Amino acid sequence: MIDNNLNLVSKLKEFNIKPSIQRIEILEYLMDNRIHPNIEGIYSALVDKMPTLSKATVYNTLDLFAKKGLANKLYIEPNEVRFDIRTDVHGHFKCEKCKKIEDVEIYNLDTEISKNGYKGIIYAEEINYRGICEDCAK
Amino acid sequence: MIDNNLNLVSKLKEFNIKPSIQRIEILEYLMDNRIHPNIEGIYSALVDKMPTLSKATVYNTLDLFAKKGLANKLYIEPNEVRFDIRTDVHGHFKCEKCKKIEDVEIYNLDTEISKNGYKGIIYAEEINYRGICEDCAK
DNA sequence: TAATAGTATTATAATTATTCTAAACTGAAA
DNA sequence: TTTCAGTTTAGAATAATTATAATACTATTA
Repeated sequence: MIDNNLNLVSKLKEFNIKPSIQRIEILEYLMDNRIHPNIEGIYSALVDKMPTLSKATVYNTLDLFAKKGLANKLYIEPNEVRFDIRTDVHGHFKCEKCKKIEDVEIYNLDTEISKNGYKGIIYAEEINYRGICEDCAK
Repeated sequence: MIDNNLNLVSKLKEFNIKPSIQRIEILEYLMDNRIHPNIEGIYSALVDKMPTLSKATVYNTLDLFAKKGLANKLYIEPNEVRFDIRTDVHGHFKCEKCKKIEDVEIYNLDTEISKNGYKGIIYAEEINYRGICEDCAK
């Protein structure tokens, strides 16, 4: 427990984020639950443990994580942002039936931009698939 | 004009869409303005010409176009859907500064899914880049 | 310990995209 | 003309997000 918390704290510090208890708990939730949760999911998972937690804090914290590069925002769904603590390059598959979002490995990105380089600045690249997953398709 | 309208009508019919005047006008706007507009953009561009046009109609029409495969929904921005009349496989680059969305050619998609096939069903795939475009980066 | 400055958190209001609903309209067929 | 399914409309309702302003916390210094 203490060990684990130390890890979380040093992870936050590594990204220049001041380790408040809310930030530690939110980070822990993201690390332990690789389900690309939305704000509501994070909030409702933690509010029992921290009854005074505010949704605004969840918004602020996730925006901060994203700005510092500790988490990514996923725009795979209309009208809500999801969050991913895994920040290496990978894609996602969203099942329209069970709503689950799975990771998809990307081996090589073969586009105009990746081939010829790009004179502007690229912050993020996202590959999203949408459909019905194997389980639901049966 | 008449010729052009006939083209639009037959395009709609080709996709099994009943050609109401609203649908014709919206299709024409999408064909003539390849800027990946959002609902607001489409609505405000057409409301002068059709003063009774309702935003609900724009929503309904674009949902219908997307369902019938005549247009694609783009989830490149948080909190709003954009529409693309170009339906062949291609990606997008969104400039965070000037807000412009450019098309990006995709030559080959090299992912777990494209390599090994997928046992489920894939409706859509989307490649999005976000950053600062060449012009704004100067 | 007390004061203070800076940061983080909170509750609430405001905003905005989208969906819902019920009524009105349209055009084709009976 | 009447009917009927499909379409459009206006406005209300919903839900995610953002903005704001007040409060609480934390670390440092006097």
